[in-house]
Amino acid sequence: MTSKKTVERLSLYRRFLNNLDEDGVDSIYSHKLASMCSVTAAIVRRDLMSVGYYGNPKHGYQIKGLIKCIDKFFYTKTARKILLIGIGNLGRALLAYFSKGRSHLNITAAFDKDQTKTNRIICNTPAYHTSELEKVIKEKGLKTGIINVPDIEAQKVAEQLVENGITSILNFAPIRLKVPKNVFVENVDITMLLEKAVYFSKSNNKG
Amino acid sequence: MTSKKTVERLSLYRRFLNNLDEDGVDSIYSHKLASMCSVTAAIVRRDLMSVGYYGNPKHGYQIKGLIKCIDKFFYTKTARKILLIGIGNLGRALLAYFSKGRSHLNITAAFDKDQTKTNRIICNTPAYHTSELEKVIKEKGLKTGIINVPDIEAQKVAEQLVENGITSILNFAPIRLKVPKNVFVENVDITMLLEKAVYFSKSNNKG
DNA sequence: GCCTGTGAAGCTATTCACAGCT
DNA sequence: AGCTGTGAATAGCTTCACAGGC
Repeated sequence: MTSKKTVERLSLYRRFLNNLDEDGVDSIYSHKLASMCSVTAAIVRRDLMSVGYYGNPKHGYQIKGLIKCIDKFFYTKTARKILLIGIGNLGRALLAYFSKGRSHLNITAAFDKDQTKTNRIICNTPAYHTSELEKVIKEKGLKTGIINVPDIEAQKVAEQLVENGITSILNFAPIRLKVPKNVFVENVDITMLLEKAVYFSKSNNKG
Repeated sequence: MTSKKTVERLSLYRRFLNNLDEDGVDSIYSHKLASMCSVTAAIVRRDLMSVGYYGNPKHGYQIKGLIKCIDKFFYTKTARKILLIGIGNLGRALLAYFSKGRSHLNITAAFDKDQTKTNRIICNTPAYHTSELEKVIKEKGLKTGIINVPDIEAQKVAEQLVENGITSILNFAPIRLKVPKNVFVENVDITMLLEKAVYFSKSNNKG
């Protein structure tokens, strides 16, 4: 019932709020948080309404309370444990990125069909051969997967993940996966994003 | 006047159309293309209308003609040359990804403030020290930049890019950049995307 | 019969604007 | 005076639904 966009922004708010909290700030106005996140004050107020957090006109929103509220919103009974499949350049970069404990998110298992990349620890993450998918997903109770395999393999891999109980996928392969409609897919299509950026660049020099 | 969403989808359509063209297919119906791209047929028809390409009820859309039309839509007098700043794990992965000639997009220059990473060729892309930004941007006429530096440096880097004439940014740093409103920014906030994926994962086992 | 092109309707998300509070 | 919470208005996007063509 909370919209996808609101969920995205709540994640963003929390990150900035955590930074502010670390800096000892204890309250913030909607317009200030909005500016940090490049959104409008009205959107911030509506989003916070939607998670049931209320501020006051005097000091705005209490940061610690708000963080706790957003944490609760994101809290899930399922472990936040994530798998990654496809240990290529981008896969490795993601493993490195998340192993740094940048967030409470954890990539718990990596997979690849190339034996030379598996049976080892990469950036604190154990790397398994794809044949162990079922076993490891069951054992660790994984629900979210990051797909990083080449486009020709992506659909097959997605099906394997879904068969084994994965219900949410972050897909970096440049295709659109066909999955049952109860499975969530978020595509990160870098070529498309870059093409868009080029399209919206302006050719005229300044001055 | 063409919406951001339509631009995104046009990029996607073109990619699939190119594959079909290589496979010798010469026409396609809106519902077929829609299915490949996980959108509806009505959206495809509207998008193609918006670039002025017309199909016919008998065979749908001619693939070669449509590709040409989308190419024209994306064609820009500015070179499609792109810079990347921040040669970390993700930066390197992007360089590798685009050096493979996956698309007509080209990362023409990479930058880092760490001297040990510069003055060399990485994945066919010359790597310069950040101090050469102005010179290289001018020389090559770059208009689009990919930011891959740590969050604390990202705002400063964005300002440097904008000062030197970059008008469009693909930002991988987990902050929201403050730039003049005529500069296009697309954020790729991986932590946020992953948090969203986890949020939308479902805890219940099947059966 | 099944397709395209498209006006009109329907939805979703954002912004406006203001009452109420401190 | 300047903030929050929120109904109402607006904008933007998608789907409906159907006339017209092969």
